[in-house]
Amino acid sequence: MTIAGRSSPTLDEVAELAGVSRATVSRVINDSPRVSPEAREAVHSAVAQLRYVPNRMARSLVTRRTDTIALVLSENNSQVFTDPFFASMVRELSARLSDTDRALVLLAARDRGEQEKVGRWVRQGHVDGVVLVSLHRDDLLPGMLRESNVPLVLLGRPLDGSDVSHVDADNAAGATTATEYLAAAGRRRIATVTGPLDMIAGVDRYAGYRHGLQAAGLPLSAELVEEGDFTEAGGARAMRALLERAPDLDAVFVASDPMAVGALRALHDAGRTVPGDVAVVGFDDAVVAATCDPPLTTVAQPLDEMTRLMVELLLRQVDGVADGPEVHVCDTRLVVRASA
Amino acid sequence: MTIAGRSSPTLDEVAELAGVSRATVSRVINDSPRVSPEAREAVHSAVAQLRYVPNRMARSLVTRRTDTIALVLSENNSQVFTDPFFASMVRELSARLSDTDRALVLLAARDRGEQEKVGRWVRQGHVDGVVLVSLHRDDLLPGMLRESNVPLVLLGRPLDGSDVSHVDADNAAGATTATEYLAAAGRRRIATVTGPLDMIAGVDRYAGYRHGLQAAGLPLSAELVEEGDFTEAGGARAMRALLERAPDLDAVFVASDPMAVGALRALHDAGRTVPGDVAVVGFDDAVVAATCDPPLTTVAQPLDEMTRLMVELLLRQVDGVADGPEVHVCDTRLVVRASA
DNA sequence: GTGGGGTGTGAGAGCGCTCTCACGGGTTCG
DNA sequence: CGAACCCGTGAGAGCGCTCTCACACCCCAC
Repeated sequence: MTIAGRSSPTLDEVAELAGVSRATVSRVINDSPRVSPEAREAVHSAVAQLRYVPNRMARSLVTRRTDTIALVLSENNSQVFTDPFFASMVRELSARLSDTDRALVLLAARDRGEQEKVGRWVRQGHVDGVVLVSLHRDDLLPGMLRESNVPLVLLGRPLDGSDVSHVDADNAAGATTATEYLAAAGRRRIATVTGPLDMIAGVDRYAGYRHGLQAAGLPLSAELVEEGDFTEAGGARAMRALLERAPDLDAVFVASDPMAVGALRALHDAGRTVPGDVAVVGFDDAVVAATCDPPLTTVAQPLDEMTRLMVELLLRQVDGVADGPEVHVCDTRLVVRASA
Repeated sequence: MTIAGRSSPTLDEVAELAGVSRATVSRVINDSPRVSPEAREAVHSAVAQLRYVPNRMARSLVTRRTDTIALVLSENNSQVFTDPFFASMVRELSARLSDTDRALVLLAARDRGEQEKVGRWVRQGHVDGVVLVSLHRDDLLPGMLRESNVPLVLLGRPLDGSDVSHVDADNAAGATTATEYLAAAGRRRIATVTGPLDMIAGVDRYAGYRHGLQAAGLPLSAELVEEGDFTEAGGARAMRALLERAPDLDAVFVASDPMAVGALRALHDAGRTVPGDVAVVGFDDAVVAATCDPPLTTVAQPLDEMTRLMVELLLRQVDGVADGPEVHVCDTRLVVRASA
């Protein structure tokens, strides 16, 4: 695809210039030890002189590997990008894969059409494996990818309970801890802003909240529950709704930090002090949690560990040394700051 | 890369099952008109039966096309993701490319190491072309990609003034309009929160601000200028700094909407009314501009048009029908809401 | 001096696809 | 009734690489 210009040099041209065979050049390129120093040197200088770059298509055709991994974001609103949790994950993932000399590409699949397109693209063999993130209930991709036998690992357990490798935080336990913490501090009217209830993280954190209430001997009341969408604006909106419905609430467990920041703002605007009038606990331990006002008590997920595990599970499949799907559930940790 | 399982079927197997030659199957796959209906039908059913998916590597090896375009984000802080302007662009870009049956992949290059890695990956022939976004002064990628002859289009004009296809908003003119608008409203102490001054959008909008002051016969004073980083938190921080240094300011031009939202918050916290005490104008017309309090007067960029143009310029290069680098500078438009 | 074991190298067979080219068989025209 | 033409098809070359295999060569033990 070079515009106006000689096409790129090939292995043969390098071989000819270096005065060796194609095979030897290939050995040098692939760091095989069985090459004499002289030959190696000759090849290296020929490569430099011709500015030779191996053609990945040709290489992949025979090796059946592309050395690239896809991170697929299956999310209908473009808000995922905006979530700092996601941004951190991309960074980690890309760093971990770099260690093994693999590239990371992101694919966004916002609607069914794009999901199908992404599924097809993956099945055509563009990537060695897929990390799938942000799953809603009606997502096509887990099914498509699973049945196409592409190495696959999910972030978060699959909504349909199918048997596929995944890494998850113990969302329910984390939410329970948060709720119990609020109860132990003497709060009695503990509300929650949940995540989207068609996402597993939303469901699990909500379940953990209920469990926490129960453990503390507190009743579950519908007016203390409002569904959010994991965004700051959504958190503010949900908080306003809660305040209107239940002005006597004295604590709120918010299922993500961006939403919690929104909730803090809504509380502030409503003239409530935090944690005086209302204690707030978030989820994720995003960067913003430490810098907002007041600093947010929140449930931390071991994101780095989770990312490391995902890469591990995935590469084990890619390398063909995996025996069956593997699952890791990581512990969460309550980070106590000023908001509760 | 299928784990434990028969490898995928090939063209030959389809041909055999359909009772035709490889060439005919290829014709059917590629929608050539010169195939009899019977043959076409036979091939289609064989494809369905074998669940055949063409191997892209093999195809690309001969066609020299991959039908995928990369969007490269060259940005050292992971904040780009967080910017709604960016999220909108990804959506648009991916939609426009879908129209031509091309896939979009995102590559993040945060540091020099990753930039080199991305450059290499691109040069190996994984993609047909590159859209490059968010350029800082010390970026390696424009150079690397330009000299590797990969079809390339930049969002925003290149910092080093080199001759490469790009699409940009008229940032300077937009900033001038905003500043003049504030001056025309009788504001005399007009501050600015700039973008990062190693990014062209930051530089140009700052230049436009200065030009606007000059046109209005207002002096440029250093205490009214604070550099931001295009994030909400950065905007709030910069606004606080400005208020401290110049408590008498009566307007502020903020070089991006997320920063403007932060500035609004800082102003609110400082007890200033908007637009009563301080008029605020943002830049980008992000979604949040319409929903924040008060709704933000802002400079809109024609993002959809810009994206369309980028795709157009890029595909013209990919298809080899481009004659030299092409440049488009798009007009901005002041959207007046309540904040100024 | 012969056999065995490295070690560096090259020839050559593919990987799965596309695409040119030639060919048989029908139609149309002079 | 033969030449000219189109149309559907298949044979086969080749895209740029990897990798197996065989070979030439050297070194050392017996």
